[in-house]
Amino acid sequence: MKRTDSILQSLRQDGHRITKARKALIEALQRTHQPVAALELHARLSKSKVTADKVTVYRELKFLADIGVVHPVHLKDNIQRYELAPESGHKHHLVCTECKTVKDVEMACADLHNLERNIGKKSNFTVRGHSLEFYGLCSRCA
Amino acid sequence: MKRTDSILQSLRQDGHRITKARKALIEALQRTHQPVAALELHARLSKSKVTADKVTVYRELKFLADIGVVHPVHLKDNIQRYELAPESGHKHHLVCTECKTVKDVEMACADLHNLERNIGKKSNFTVRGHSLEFYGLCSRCA
DNA sequence: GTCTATGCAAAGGCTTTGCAACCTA
DNA sequence: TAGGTTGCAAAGCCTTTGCATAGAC
Repeated sequence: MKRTDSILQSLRQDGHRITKARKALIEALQRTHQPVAALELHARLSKSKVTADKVTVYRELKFLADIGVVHPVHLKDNIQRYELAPESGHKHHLVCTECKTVKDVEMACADLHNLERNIGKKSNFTVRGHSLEFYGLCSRCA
Repeated sequence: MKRTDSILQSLRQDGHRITKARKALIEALQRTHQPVAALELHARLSKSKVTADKVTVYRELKFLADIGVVHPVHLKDNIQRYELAPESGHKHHLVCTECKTVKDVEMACADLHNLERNIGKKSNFTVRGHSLEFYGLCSRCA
């Protein structure tokens, strides 16, 4: 079953409704392989046949984040972005400071988990998660 | 020589003026051992004898960031914070999701530099820097 | 006196809230 | 039909800009 369909099905099971806007948003998120901001997503939908209000996009993204379908992504420009949650764990990103594109990093968190444990012990802090992004130049901008 | 003084001196050498607001801001930043948002800093100054306009705080922080005296810090709430730049390198943070306090991590970037190199090679991306924060519970909130 | 830095007002950009109308189940 | 969703308008927040004035050197 395709990712979109399984998401829609689980939404339905939880008593949520499958509206045109919701479906279009999830599909758009799936087509995108980068974290997207609400306004970006709204602009993309505007060019397609199924449109949705700006506010709907904000609300839907927040809703999808609440139920874990998308993950919030925070980059240096302080604009809230979201990306479809991966099957397990979470992603890290390579952000090109030149063209602003974002690439996923092929990297397990395993290395970081060790780090987390050590830090937790040393600092007497219960680490629950982390946020890691790399900034630099993509191959085209280098 | 104290940190504040050496900053002020280097500002003076570069032709910048030492105003009451500027001095108070730098001193407040030094007293703070956490990243601070402009409005937070403004509020703190408001309670002291030397006050400064909100806009002045915003402008001054941006200015200090441009010349490298402070470093911008990005947390999950998408509010711009700044902290006094350490003597060398940059800091990582432990953010308590409960009480929102931020603690510095005692950690060299060395481990990450290896990671950066590997990632750069694998992804054909020139890594210039990174952003890493840990989220969890501080000792008081755990 | 010169020119940077400041304060105030206003605007800008992203995001949230309120509420009536709509549409899915 | 009932209640989750949507759209529109308006407000909220953080942040930036413009411009005249104040103040450091």
